Amino acid sequence: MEEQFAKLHLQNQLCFPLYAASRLTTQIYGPFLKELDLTYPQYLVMLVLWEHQVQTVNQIGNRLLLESNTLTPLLKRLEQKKLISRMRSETDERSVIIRLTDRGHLLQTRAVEIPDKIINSFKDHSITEQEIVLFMHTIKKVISLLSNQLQMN
Amino acid sequence: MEEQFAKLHLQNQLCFPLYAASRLTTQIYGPFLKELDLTYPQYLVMLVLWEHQVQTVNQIGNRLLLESNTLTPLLKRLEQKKLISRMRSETDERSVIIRLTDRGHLLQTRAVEIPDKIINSFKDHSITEQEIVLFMHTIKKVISLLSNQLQMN
DNA sequence: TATATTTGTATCGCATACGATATAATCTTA
DNA sequence: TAAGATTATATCGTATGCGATACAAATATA
Repeated sequence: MEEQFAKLHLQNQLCFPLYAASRLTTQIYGPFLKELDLTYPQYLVMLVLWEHQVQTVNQIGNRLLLESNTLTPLLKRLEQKKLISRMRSETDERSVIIRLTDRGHLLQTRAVEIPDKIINSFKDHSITEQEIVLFMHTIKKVISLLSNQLQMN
Repeated sequence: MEEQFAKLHLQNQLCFPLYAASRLTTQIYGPFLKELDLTYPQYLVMLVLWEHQVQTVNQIGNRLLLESNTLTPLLKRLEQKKLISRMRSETDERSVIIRLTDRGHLLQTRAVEIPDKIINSFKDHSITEQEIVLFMHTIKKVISLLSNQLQMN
């Protein structure tokens, strides 16, 4: 019973699980990030800055695979919240340098509890630690594969 | 060198790879879906309808894990493109029944080529078929785990 | 059976994503 | 070194996502 359109069935799609899992994960973060008054993408930018302190818009974009059309408005919102500062580079006036403010730095001490809370959400008898490690390994390969592919265009 | 904030490093986050992989995958679909004048979420709705023909908004939402606040505007756009029809149920006036139009049906014959094209994008020496199968298996468990968890609230 | 609760859609507001395009600064190169 | 190409951001328009809320229809229950 080889159906002509079987490849179009939702269950057989590789893409939909990624889409669904990504949205669900973001929703899991929801309540924790609300306490910090951050959206999920804003949290990702803060993660980059907590790790690297000073970054151009471009550098943040390279790490998160986002372009300025997404980042610029988002960064302006973080600036309004006084978590970061935006300043034109003096050596290259095209670049905008993003820095953490004191307030932005301070937020890290509150965010530090989040990862453990999230990991608890993922803990489950049906999924082993080993399985998650392997999963992470594969998804990182998928990311580099796809981003290389999109680069070429 | 156990760093105090190591768990906040992007590389150690479980969530970011899902977010990045999902967006990259959607981008891979871009050119193929553009030929059909569909966005990626619109394509997902069409997949559901090609498989099931008649569905309420709710049923579509259950399959895609989306609510009416996302689906209603999206479905109206598909209606404008004359791919679907929307009609209040006569047996339960709260429900809206979504049906494929002839045009919507016809589009399936053009969409059928997409999955193979996408699979080609994923083909790579660094990832085995076996690995993808395992990956799909795990991500489906993650989805059911997280959606159960979110259900409880 | 009248009232309370639940259910199914829809609306609103805000924050992404992202293609397309604009603009200024920097770099290349003839 | 002047013109053309490239680079780094920004702007604009459209389409999601999603929390909060509204509203009517259906169901449950006292």
